[in-house]
Amino acid sequence: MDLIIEESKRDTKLPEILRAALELFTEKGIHATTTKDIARRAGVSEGALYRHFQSKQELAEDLYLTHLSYFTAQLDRRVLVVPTLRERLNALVESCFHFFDEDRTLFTYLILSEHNELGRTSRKVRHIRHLVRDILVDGQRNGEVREGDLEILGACVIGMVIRVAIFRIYGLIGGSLREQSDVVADACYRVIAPDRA
Amino acid sequence: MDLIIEESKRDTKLPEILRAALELFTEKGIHATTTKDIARRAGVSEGALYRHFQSKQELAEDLYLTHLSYFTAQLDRRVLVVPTLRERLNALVESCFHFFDEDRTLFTYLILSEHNELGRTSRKVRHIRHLVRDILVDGQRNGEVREGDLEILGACVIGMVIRVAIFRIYGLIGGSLREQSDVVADACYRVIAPDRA
DNA sequence: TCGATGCAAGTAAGTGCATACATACTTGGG
DNA sequence: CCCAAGTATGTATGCACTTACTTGCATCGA
Repeated sequence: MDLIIEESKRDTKLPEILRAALELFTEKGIHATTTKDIARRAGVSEGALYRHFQSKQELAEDLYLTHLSYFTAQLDRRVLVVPTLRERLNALVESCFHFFDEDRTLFTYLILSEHNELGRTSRKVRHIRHLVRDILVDGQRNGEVREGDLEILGACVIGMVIRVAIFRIYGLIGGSLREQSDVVADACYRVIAPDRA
Repeated sequence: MDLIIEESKRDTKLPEILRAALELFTEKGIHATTTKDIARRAGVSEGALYRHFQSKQELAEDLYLTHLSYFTAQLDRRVLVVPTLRERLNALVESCFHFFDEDRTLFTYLILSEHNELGRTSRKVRHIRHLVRDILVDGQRNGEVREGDLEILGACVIGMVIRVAIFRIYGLIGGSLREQSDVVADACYRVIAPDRA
């Protein structure tokens, strides 16, 4: 999972800058990261940052918005094409964990950091939460999802996925997350499926 | 739920300082909060902060450690006294949501902020996660909890509780959280209970 | 096939401001 | 009359961002 860069002919240090910023923002938070930090890790001067972004804040927002919309678009594509609830949950969890395994830092920045630091910018883009809601609405319509407040059920599903990822970050779980897809998708299913007759 | 203050005879502005700091740290994060911010909201001069704490960081850590250990002690007391898994889950979820309803800001600071900003200080204290682990270990020993990786199951339980609280903060859920205790405790039970024969 | 030129992308070295914290001084209850 | 707890006013530092200058690639007219 490479960082998304707008294509250009010239050689540029933009990829290094983006990667350095991403890592530092994820490690320490946006406010605690200085422009000097970013420049040093990217191997450029501070001024170079301002050739690509008007401010540190803009850099942080660009990183967030660009990659989040790419990520959720991919999620949508993988999840909504399969028909049954069970398959959708599998696709959802597996895609998230796949993404996590591929680029843990990026996943952490996009999903695990709750981003009070980005103000309300973060509310504008489509988020996993919206996809989960779509899945549940569909499912409830055709009886695959039990009665109950969809926001609560949605929170449960998202909560499990995210918290498992956080446990992995904390080192409370080892190995790659994709090994856990089945278990977690099953847990989601238990929560939202109707009681068996 | 009042902030915990070491008792003293003299009148002091410490409670105002603690409350102001708590609110600001929760709203904007520790780094983004300035000592001037805190002083202004508490209605004191900046110097007053340094009569009680050596640094802003110490203030943040004190706030965290003191209240978290108090909170988890209370949780332990309420949860571990009841015998069955089902009752323990009910007590766990209800206690958390009660605490949330009583002082949302404090709960957010202690539990919802993941506190990269506090460095490793945060790892030292007992946390909900440890209580949940204890519950699951007990439960698995006497067959109330199904087979499976306890860390994963624990992550699911904690994830649901925390995410529901976050949804409340975001305004995706209305009302008091305690109304949702039963639903969420039931969801936890579905995830960790053995399959019915 | 070139030299001329423009321009995106880089650098080194500031700059002004905000911040965390310090200092010297005041006040009032035990 | 001491001393904890407060104030008003510094102060050194570190920060985001600027400025003036350089460099090298791409385009293009002759």
